[in-house]
Amino acid sequence: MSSVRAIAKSLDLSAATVSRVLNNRPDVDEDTRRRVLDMVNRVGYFPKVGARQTDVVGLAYPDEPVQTEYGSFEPALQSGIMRGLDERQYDLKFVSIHRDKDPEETYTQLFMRKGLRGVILRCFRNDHAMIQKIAREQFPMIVVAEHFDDPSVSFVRSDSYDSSRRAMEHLLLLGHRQIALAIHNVADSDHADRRRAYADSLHVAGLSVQPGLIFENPASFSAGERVVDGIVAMRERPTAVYATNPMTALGIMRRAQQLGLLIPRDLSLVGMDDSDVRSHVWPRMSAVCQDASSLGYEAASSLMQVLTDGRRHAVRKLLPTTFEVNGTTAPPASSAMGGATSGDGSVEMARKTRADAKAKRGRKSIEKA
Amino acid sequence: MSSVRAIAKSLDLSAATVSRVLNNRPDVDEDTRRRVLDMVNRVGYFPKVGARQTDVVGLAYPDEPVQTEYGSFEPALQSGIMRGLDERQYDLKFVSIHRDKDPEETYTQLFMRKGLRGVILRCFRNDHAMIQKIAREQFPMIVVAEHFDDPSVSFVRSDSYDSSRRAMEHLLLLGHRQIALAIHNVADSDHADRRRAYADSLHVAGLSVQPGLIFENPASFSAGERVVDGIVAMRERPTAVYATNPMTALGIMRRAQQLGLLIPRDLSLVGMDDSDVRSHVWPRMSAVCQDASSLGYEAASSLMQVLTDGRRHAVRKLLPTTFEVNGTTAPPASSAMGGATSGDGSVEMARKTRADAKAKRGRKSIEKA
DNA sequence: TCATGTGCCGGAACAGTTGCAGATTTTCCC
DNA sequence: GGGAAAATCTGCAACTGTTCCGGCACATGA
Repeated sequence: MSSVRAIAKSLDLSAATVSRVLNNRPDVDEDTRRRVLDMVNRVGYFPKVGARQTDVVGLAYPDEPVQTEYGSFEPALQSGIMRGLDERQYDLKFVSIHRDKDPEETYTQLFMRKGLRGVILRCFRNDHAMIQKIAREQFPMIVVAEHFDDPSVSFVRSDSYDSSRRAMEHLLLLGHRQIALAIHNVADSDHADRRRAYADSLHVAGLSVQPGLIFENPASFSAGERVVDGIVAMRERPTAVYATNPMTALGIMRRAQQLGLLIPRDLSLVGMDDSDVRSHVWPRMSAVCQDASSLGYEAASSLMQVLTDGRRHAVRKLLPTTFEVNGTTAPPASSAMGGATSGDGSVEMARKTRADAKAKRGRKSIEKA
Repeated sequence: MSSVRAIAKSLDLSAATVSRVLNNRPDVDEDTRRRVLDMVNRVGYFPKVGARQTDVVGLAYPDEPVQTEYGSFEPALQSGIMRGLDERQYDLKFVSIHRDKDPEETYTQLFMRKGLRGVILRCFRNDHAMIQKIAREQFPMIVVAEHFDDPSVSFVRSDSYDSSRRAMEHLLLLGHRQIALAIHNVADSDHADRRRAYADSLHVAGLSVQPGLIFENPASFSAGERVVDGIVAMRERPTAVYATNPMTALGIMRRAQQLGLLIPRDLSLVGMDDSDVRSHVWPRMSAVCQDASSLGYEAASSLMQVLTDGRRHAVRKLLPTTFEVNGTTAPPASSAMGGATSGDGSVEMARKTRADAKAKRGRKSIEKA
């Protein structure tokens, strides 16, 4: 439909100049460059090779492409994206924005140069300014695992508020009153949700948020270790902790074990899980679970809907999370001796059966792989 | 240099026909198809878009692209590949051979269609026939983490024989005489190495391989659980086990903990690690460690050497692994009471200092991320 | 024998890119 | 200020690969 030569003609230029703009070559006037880019966005141009259009989407990371520290989130996400791309036979290409982008060029130019029709953005810390700029350039995109208030930004993410509420209610019902929160120290939206759920739950239960019980750290394994150290050093120890990311939760379990702090007898733990890690520790971890694979799948298929059906309005999709009760939560040590013995029994039963069911399912899926 | 039209001319054909062959279009004679493909391989043709050559390499998986069950190996590998590709600004594209390949077309055709200059092959089970076919087609390629006897196949892999020997010697030195082996049940070369090291070490120590002590299972978490179940059910239990892959090792640790079997007191364990998982469990796991990130880096840079310098002969590179003594290995329970108390003490010391050093390094690298 | 169909291929027109040359403007020096 | 040199900017033409359409040759059937 719209070719380089067509755009050139409509602007009274040569195809060569338009091509130069698209590839961010030097030696083109700033004014004509802007005019060309405007037109490119207006007509929704995308490059074709020969006469065949190229069906490639990018998975873009702001900095380093793959962070191993994020545990199994990235592989699961990628797997889901590939599943989503399958249906229409799109290809996937890695892009590191930080490395490949020329400071002088726009994001549209960068993505065009890479031959991309659209891009799935993995947005980490505070890349919001960049993301919004990309959205404003109208390049087909979708952000995965992050929330934006800006209505022009498309995103798919998990809604962990509800599950976090249920996790907290579970702890409260078991009798915990001193509940710590181990949370990421940079404010992405997922963690904001979880913090809000923590505060709301306490509020509804008539309790107040104690700043001393909130541990803000990077989302890392060692952060979990530090949380345990902090708890142990306290005069009035909390009896439970909600760790809002998987690595921190694992760090907590390991350090507790190292120090002889028994989970769940001495400390109850609700963690977070992106895949199957919760059943790879003992006791099996009670956790808020998000499905990173589905996240990738939804992002990919939403993006392709934009590309093929040409829908213009932003996509904002929330995927549910689940709260799974397993072996790291129990009544606090003091109240275990107290009144609610029958209640404990029933909780114990419910937990056990659910855990067993999970175990079976988990094993089956593993052996299939 | 060599274009579609040039090839066409040398064969007395039209550019259209050559293009049809490269894209596996129907309506082209079987004989001319073969002639074109021969010529394409001979002159080392690769597609350019416009007049500019495309700098893209593929990361090809035979079946499903990313297996989350493989733990942190895949992300680490990808990260290394991206590092290797950085230097010459190549791009990386995902390819699932099983999904995208037309049964009628050659592998060269497939990769050409995807616009790839070369391909890094992640070869899982018994894909050797496919790999050899690709190598025979002369398409620039390199296999990662797998060995081939065929001298025409390039590969980069870790050599785990030496470290496995050292691991076994460590166990033998501690006094273990009944050592079990938990190994992958399909014969890839890595696991063949480890099995050979196991047998050789026993032989040198004057012991014989007992078939009852070898557990062959898929490389999965649940396999590790089954190994522990098997050991517990035995009349004469082994006092140590060498698990040749990370997930199985983790499964062993978890199941042991679940059953109240104390590691290393009741059972010593040497595991395997692709990244940092060994320090995410307690006790920290003694393990044979391979560096998946370096593996990816070496594969990528070797491939680019082939692409740019045009070297023809196959690359066969072995990366060393290390054996790290940590907290899951100790003298067997019986001999601990016996004579070698001083020896135990020194081993205990050595282990402790090395573990601490590792802990510091580990923490630092985590906080940098 | 003639009509129709099928397999196979080439020409032309399309896609995007780049080298070279020309045109215009700016800079600089006397 | 005038003129020369340099820098900037743009277009033409020639190059990539791909697809559509038409034509040739051969086979098949009535």
